[in-house]
Amino acid sequence: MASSYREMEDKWQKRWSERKLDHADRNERPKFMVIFAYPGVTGYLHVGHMRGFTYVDAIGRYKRMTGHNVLFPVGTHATGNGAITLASRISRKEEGVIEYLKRNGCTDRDLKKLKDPMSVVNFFNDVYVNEYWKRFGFLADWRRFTCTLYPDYAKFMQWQFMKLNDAGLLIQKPYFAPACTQCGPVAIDASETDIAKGGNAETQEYTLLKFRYGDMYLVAATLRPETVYGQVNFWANPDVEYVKMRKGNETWVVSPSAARKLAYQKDDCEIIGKINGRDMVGWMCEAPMIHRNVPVFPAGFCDPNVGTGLVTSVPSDAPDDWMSLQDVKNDPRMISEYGLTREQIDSAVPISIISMEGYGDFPAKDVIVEMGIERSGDPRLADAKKQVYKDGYHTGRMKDVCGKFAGLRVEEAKDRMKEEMISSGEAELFHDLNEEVICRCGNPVMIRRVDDQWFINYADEGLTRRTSDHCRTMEINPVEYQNNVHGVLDWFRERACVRQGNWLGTKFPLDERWTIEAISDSTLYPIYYIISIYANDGTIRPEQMTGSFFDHVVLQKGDADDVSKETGIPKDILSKIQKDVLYWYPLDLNLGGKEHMTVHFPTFLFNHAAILPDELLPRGIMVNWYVTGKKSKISKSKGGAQPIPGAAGKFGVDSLRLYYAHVASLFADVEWDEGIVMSYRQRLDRIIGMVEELSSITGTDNGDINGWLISRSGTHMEAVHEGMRKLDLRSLASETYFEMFNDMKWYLRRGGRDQRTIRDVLRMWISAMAPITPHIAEELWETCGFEGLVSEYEFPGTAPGNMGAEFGETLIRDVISDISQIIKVTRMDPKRVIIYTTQSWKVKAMGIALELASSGKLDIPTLTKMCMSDPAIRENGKAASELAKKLAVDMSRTSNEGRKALLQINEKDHLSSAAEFISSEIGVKVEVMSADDADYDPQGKSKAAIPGRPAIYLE
RNA sequence: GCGGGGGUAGUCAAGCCCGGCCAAAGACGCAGGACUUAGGAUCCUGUCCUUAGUGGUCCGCCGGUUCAAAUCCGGCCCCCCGCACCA
Repeated sequence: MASSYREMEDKWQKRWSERKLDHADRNERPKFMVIFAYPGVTGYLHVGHMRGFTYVDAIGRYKRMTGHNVLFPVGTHATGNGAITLASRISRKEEGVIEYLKRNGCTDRDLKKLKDPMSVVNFFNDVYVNEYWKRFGFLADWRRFTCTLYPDYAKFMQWQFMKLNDAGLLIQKPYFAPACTQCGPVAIDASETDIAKGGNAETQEYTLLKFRYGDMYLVAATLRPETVYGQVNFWANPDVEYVKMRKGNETWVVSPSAARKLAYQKDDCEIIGKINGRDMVGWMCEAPMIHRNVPVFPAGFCDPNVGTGLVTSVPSDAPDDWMSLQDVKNDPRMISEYGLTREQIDSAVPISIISMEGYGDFPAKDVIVEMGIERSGDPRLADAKKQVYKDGYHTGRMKDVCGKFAGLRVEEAKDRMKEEMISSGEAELFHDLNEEVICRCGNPVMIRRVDDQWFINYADEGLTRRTSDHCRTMEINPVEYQNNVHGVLDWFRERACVRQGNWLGTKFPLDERWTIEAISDSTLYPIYYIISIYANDGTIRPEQMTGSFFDHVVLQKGDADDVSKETGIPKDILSKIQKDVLYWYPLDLNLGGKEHMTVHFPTFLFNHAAILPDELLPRGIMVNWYVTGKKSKISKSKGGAQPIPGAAGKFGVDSLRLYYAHVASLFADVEWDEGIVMSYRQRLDRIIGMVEELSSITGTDNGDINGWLISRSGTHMEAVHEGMRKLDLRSLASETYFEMFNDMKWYLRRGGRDQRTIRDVLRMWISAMAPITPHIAEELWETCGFEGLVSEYEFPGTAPGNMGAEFGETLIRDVISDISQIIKVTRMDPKRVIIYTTQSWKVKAMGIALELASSGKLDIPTLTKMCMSDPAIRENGKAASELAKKLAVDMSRTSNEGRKALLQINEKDHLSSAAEFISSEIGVKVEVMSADDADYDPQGKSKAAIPGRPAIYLE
């Protein structure tokens, strides 16, 4: 026995490697190809990430032991700017980053190497492979390792995009993307990889409403274009200096920041002058759609950084407008200071335009009253606005004043009115972020129009149908996802697939100014693992991997001579790769975290369906949930999580593997808890001790308990295989590390000592451990002196269980449990215990009942009649008819497997032979008598015995 | 907003698709005992209430279907997660 887990891990990993168990080469056995969605190289991973990875290795090992040739390749995803960001933060010596790297085991020498993005990627590739995956004993085919930044991978990627283009799935159209003014497009997400601030910002679509004033337009931005029929005035902030902007041949008035933003989204914009908000107050301008002149009033709530800094006023449905309009009407300074006229002020009367459930004519007023808001500037107005907006959107209907839009639901009217105003030239669209976003470089991020953005057209109907249809033939776990993946596929629209800016990745083959983005280059890649091995060992070079090369080896197209001539790759190599592809593909299982359900998995499916023939489409998907930290997520960016090598050293790799496999269903999050991991380690320690004890037993005996153990083990193995049909490792773990362990304990406790039985069972038991805890399984396999490696062992077929043998033990356990129950309840300290087994006529009666039950004719009258026709039963009179009644009722309701089993044994003999054991368990001498001829029965207890439930008497 | 997941005994967590041996696996925790030990021990027993081994009540809440519901149907309440150039 190795003296430590670490020693054991090294020993067996070396042995597997020597035996080349990790190599997967084409042969005549059925194949099984499995991957996990490769992780992004953005730094160290933590113990949570190993959950899904471990599952894949364990499944692969199980498949290997059940007759499959398993291909389990790994790789990493480095596309994007994670590595760029990390490298620059390291070179700036950012304290947090350095501290995080060091905590995870990065040495000063390593740090020196991490100067540029590519060295960061290579460094972490090495960490992932050696410190995580190899350390965990994975039997992955390391020769096939690939990374999305490798030049050969890029060739494959470019080929894939040419295929998408051939299929007509690449389209170009304008796109509004968040972009740094300096660095170009950036990603806005909560982890803030691209940006320094504003990870939760969302892009909002404003409708710009153009109010004519002379030869200018005052331009207001609104999120509620459907409210234009309620416009009664216009708001400008008197303390803001606005700009005049030439926009084509029009002149617009907007805030300076809006002008800057618009320049990124509109053609031909130029600032030509300035104008004070105060100067605009009192103007009469023509509102779009309703073509009425409305006055410009002053309002402090107009923020020059939101929208255009100018706002249309719909007091009926906008709480801010309602409040501010009250202010205007009640403030005498409006006339004296701003020079408004009485008529102007009086002309602004709220118009009721939308009917909403639970609101009166003026929803804005209702919500203000309800919330008790009394002054403009109250911060609660923002909530009020949200409330009205939300309720209006869902329950609102346009009233009759809304012309031809009357009667429409708000949801519908919104789009219709927007469209109408855009086509008549009274409105335009404008995209803006709802909070400030700052790029890592310190410059602001704004929404920029990109005219010629490339998209993959996942909205394509034919593709969606083909993909969705194929999904119905797949094994997708959990079933909830199997059911709703179709919805996800339908919902998928065009997806921007390339980007510009600071970005590592493959050049877009149709236009090298673009780089393929990070989701789009990770869809068809599993098939590339079949080819990468030839690129990695130098058999083929990237420049040889042309379009016709991939067409030939993946799609079996083209003439081998021509392709060989074009690429310089020998024909036999081409043919070998072709055969590999047809042998290993389709992919049998792709496992990835739950975040992939709405992004990676759909595109993975779409791209396969778009490019490959039916017979090469994937067969299985499995989704894993997370290991989380206490209270909050353990996040690799924020640190604080247990580094993987540290945990492996502390608990042992197999303890962690068992923890992942068993702690909860794969389809639920679990909280990382070291105490729980430790308890798995203790269990493994106990199992090791148990196997050592069992393997040292050399005797022979033929007691009933041997048959019991064989039967139980067979039953457990059956459950293991049944569970694994659904790739449910948890049931394998539960049967193996808990149920079988408990049976072993019971066997020893019952005095089982038969070496042959033990060795047969150990062989099953240890082999069942091999998928999840392979190191310990090998060690125990060796301890027992079994031949070869357990990892190469073929799982035994299952033997049918022996119900009689199993029931015999259940009977003994029940009797012991009943006796202790009685002792506990009565608080007796018995001197003598008598067990009365059932009278034989009752056994007969039950036999009759069982026969009737199996032919479906069991009912009270029939059973009673049948019983009474047997003299041995009938002589018991009333007791017999009562038993018949009880049996008929009980047995027609439940399955009778157990009852059948109990008739296979003779209870008296069986319990007599176990009497000594029962006595030792109870600590009192136990006698077994049959109720037929009991010679001592002072309380007449024996009559209560029925088959399967002996009567008990204590004194 | 769109879409999805979930609420089970002190805790975690199976079961639910396929209704009935379900008072409901297992683990952890707790209690008692054995052993006698420096180990994050192990082994037994118990852990809803009641009780000569029985019976009662129970699986978020309310109704329904059924001979029978943790499981099926309808409604309600509460938690959680994903949503695209982030992987």
